[in-house]
Amino acid sequence: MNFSDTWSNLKTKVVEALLECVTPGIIVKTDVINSLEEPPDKSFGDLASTLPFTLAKKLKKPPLKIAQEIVSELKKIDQVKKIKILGNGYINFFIDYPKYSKETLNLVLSLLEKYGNANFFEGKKVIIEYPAVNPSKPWHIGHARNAILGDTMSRILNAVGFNNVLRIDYINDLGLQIAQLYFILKQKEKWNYTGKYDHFLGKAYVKAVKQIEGNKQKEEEVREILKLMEEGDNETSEKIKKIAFKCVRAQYETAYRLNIFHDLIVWESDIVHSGLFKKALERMLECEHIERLESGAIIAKIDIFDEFKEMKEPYKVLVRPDGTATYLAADIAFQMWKFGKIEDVLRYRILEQNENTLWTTSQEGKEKKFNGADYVINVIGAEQAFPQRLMYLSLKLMGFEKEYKNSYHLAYEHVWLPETKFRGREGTWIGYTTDDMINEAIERARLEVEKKNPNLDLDTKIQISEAVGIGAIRYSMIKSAPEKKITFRWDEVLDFNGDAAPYIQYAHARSCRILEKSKLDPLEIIKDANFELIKTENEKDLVLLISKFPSLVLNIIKRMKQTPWGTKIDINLLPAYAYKLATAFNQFYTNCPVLSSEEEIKIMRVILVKATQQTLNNVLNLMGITALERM
RNA sequence: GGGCCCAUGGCCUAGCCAGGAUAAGGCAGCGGCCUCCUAAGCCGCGGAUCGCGGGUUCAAAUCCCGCUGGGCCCGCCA
Repeated sequence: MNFSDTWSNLKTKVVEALLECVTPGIIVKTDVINSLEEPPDKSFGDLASTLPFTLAKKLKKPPLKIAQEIVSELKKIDQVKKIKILGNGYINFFIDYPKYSKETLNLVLSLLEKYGNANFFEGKKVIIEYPAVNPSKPWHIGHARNAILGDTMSRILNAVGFNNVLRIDYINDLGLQIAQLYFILKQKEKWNYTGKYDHFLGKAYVKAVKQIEGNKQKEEEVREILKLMEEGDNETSEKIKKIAFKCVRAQYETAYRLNIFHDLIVWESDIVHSGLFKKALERMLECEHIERLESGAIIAKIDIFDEFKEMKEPYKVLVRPDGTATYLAADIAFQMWKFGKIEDVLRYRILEQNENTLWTTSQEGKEKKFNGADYVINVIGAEQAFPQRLMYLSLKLMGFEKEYKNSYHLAYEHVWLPETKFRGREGTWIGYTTDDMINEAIERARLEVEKKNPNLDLDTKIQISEAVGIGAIRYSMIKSAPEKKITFRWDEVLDFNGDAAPYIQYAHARSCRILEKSKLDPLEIIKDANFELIKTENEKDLVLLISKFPSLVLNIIKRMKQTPWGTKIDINLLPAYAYKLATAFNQFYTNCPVLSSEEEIKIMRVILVKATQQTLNNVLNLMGITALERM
């Protein structure tokens, strides 16, 4: 399938044409590409170049004169109707809309749900990990940000040609949190609780922390539990595994409500008890910069990296003298597994099968190979930038240069409460779990539905409320850039007006109703459509925006940038685009009647509506938000 | 001590990485628009020393240097 798109084609042609007008050697192609910009006002045209300014100094001529020279030599571009010099040297291109619309709308209607996809990364496998919450509590709103980012990212990755995206969740069932939790749970044979299991555990954990902290004897008991967990194959570790499983399944009820899915759960206990970790450690020891000390500790010497040369003790401990592994070692081992640098000795079984198949690692499972990725993305809070980088550098230390380069820490800042931040041990999350947020969102949406559409049947009302509530949450979590902290306020997240998911869903629903009432088949009538009739600014705006969708999606991935903070990604371009498209459609809706127009215009507009509806649908899908047909 | 992130109208954000034309939206406020495809919408009004100070450039919210304020990170912790 050919995924080329009309906007990129146009830009490529403009760049080539401009390049031909400049003496070779003065300027490179990138300069021309970078000179392109979208004019601040559409009366200035659809695309502009500031090339004359760049050239002014080199050619020692005023920009205006250069612009005139370039334009006089510029060859004809099919999709460009006219070229105009504005200001003191901007070259502005005006699109030939009849031609451009025909190409764009035909493309959309031929690709349908695939419009916006690309085959850029075809044949590549990517493993993405999120949100890796401890199996001892419910997700709070901050975990939702992580999971929504990860899930949205997976959807985008799929769209740009990674036909092999493995979404994994890593569960730390050997950690201190669950040991402390077990300390309190084992005090009673049977616990009566109401509500979800993960909520019950979360509250029990808060109690446990209060009991244990500062009490030497109790802390010792917890250490005993930790040791038993690490060893495995005993009653304590079995019981804890059951608790963790039950907890994760409760957490996943929350995930499913948010349209968040995984392909595989990996348990830390399975990594350790399957011998995978041991295998990884053996491989690490082959590295000349990793060695075992007399004390029995295993360390990585990192002084070969310039940035650590100044350190007093330029090494990192991987394994303590008592034989227990540090987090760094566990992370390295897992990352090696992800890249297929160690044999996959894990065993797997299917845990849940709904519209999605969820696998889990399991000692009783069967052999299967899940690992071996070209790219690995870990969705983890920005506060872990340093440990993440250290882990990637360790791969480099071992000679895994390519794997080092292809490791992405998709970082994001935390969600805060207006007065404080989320602290698991203090229970500040109580009242702010993801479930609380979902329930509140759906309830508020339900009130709106009741107000706006009291005559719908109950099932439809419920369905709409859920889609609107969930959509609002997902949208609010990706609309601000990952490097900005989000302060959680009910009224902002659950405001269904303006720049929010329901606005986009509403535009989509409106477009569906027009198509439905028109009783025309857009795929049939497109061959008779006359795009010379596209004349209004509203129609042109729509066509132009629709045409920009594929390159927007692809660029989100292509422009991912690794920095010391973590990987920067413009995932917020997705909601921003969706909002712009919905706005353009709502304006069109107000000003351009479809059904009541004369036949030829009606046909043309039905096609435009279909293309808009399809693009809205596709962008909503990428965001994991349900595209409603009515609301 | 070293490093990273953030700072844009009353509030929330886009634009910054790839410098360009009157800084773009939402919320809140005020005022209009439903005999016409769903008013969860559309149109209009008011409101911004783009944290501060320098520098680079024909051009700086955007790049560089230095500050200030807020957050985060630098353990054989988890």
